[in-house]
Amino acid sequence: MASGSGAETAPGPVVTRFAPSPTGFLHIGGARTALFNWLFARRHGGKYLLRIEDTDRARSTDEAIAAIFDGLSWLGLEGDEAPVFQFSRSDRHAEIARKLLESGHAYRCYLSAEELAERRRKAQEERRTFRIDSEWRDADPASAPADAPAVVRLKSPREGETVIHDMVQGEVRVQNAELDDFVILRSDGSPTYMLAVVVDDQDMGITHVIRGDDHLNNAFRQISIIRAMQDVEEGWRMPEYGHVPLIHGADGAKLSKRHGALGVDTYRDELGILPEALFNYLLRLGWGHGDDEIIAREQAVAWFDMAHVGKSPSRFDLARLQNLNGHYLREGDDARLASLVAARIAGSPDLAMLEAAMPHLKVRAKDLNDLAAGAAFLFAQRPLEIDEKAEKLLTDEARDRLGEIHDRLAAETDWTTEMLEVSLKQMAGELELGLGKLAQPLRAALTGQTTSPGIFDVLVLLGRDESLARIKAQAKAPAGS
RNA sequence: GGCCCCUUCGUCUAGCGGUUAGGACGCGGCCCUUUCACGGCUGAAACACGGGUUCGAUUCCCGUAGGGGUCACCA
Repeated sequence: MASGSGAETAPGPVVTRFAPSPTGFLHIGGARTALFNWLFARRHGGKYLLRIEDTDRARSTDEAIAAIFDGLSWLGLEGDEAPVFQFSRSDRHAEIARKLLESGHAYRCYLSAEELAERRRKAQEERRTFRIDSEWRDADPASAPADAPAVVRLKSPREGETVIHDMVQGEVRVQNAELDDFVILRSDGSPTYMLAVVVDDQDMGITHVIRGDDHLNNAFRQISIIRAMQDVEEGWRMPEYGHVPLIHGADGAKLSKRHGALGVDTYRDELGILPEALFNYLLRLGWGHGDDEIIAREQAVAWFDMAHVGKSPSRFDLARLQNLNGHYLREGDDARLASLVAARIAGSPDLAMLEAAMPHLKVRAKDLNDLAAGAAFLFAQRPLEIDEKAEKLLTDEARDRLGEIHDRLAAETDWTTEMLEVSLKQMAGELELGLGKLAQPLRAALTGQTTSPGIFDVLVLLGRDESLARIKAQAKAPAGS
């Protein structure tokens, strides 16, 4: 890792990063941020890196780290290099804080947390805007108390304004007077997020910072640190910023852990979503390319740009994700789908049978759960459980007819969809009945349900022996066979 | 509350001064069909409001309203 070397203005190759804090699972918003960073890097032939922001030891967990990597890898968004763990770099962060201190861009502040809270409370009481205004900013270091704990604060500029040309938000400007002297090093010597991000981005050579727009305000503080460092040593470069609007829940409220935010693992495990569907869905949430809706990975890499990222927050719409998932299911490889579905079926279902049924099953499913439910009849044991609607179809008359169907099919020598169709249609013709009169009770007897793949496909999938046995089980006067 | 950002059908969005305001999801209807789906056709559905600028504003500017974000020794 370079230590902030490189020319001041040389653009160089694109390097992006996704930097989650491991305090929970990888949620939908984080996944999209990762996706945009990945796409942007790919689009420009650059690198996409991962950094785990674990400087808050109390809130970071190994489980969360594992969940995040798991989610990313499922979506195919692994970093191009080994991930950087921010905590491991705290010495480097402290080193920068020290340089800032020595060069007069930062100062030790001995105000206690209690004192600050009191001032904050008072300001609130007097309905004044509270802004930290530490008397230690310009105090003589010699007057510092001997061994009182101190934090290090950045001396933020107090005049002028800072402007950023955000790739998404456009020109955003803030009066420097709005920024106060935030903490860069805690009293225990550990770095704060504000310092750590800047130092790590610099050392990792990040050229484009793409993140949620909840960080837009932070960008100004981070810029202050970069400018200060540019003043103390060569090589510090300003990254380009792109602040992407957040994703809200279906009701428009912010997505949070207690409000609709699910980990990507939930979409995979519980909702039966395919990664390519979530990829496509997330891509189109906040970004568009004309009228295109179905956009696969390679196409996304070729088309993605920050200019078309929308500026307003978007809502999460499960129905749309499921529709997209249905599309990718229909396009999906049968063997792959069969193994995915097998994991959702009790016992160890016959994979070959599942795969054979897949073309018929997947056109009527929107997720893997539907697929598993649709496949259930294949592996059901006799006596079959007949659901309520199917039961209604099995009238006395229908059961009589099942007996006739049984005998008819038992005589069939060529057990193929084509021949079975010819045979049953002929039978319907002879009885002067619509095919439906034969097919629906037959479906009920064969699957226990009123919906299933085409009846001839069901017959073939189940095979001659099993089919005849199921029909016989429901026929009223079982004919000899 | 201060500061910052946002505002096209219910939802995701196209639009980048002149369009019958397009597409997709969802919803309704029709067709296909042995069921359910898939597929095809079709219908209802939007420029938040008020001022400017302009020959002309969905589009540019300013307000208002509404929504969101952020104001820690969290990230």
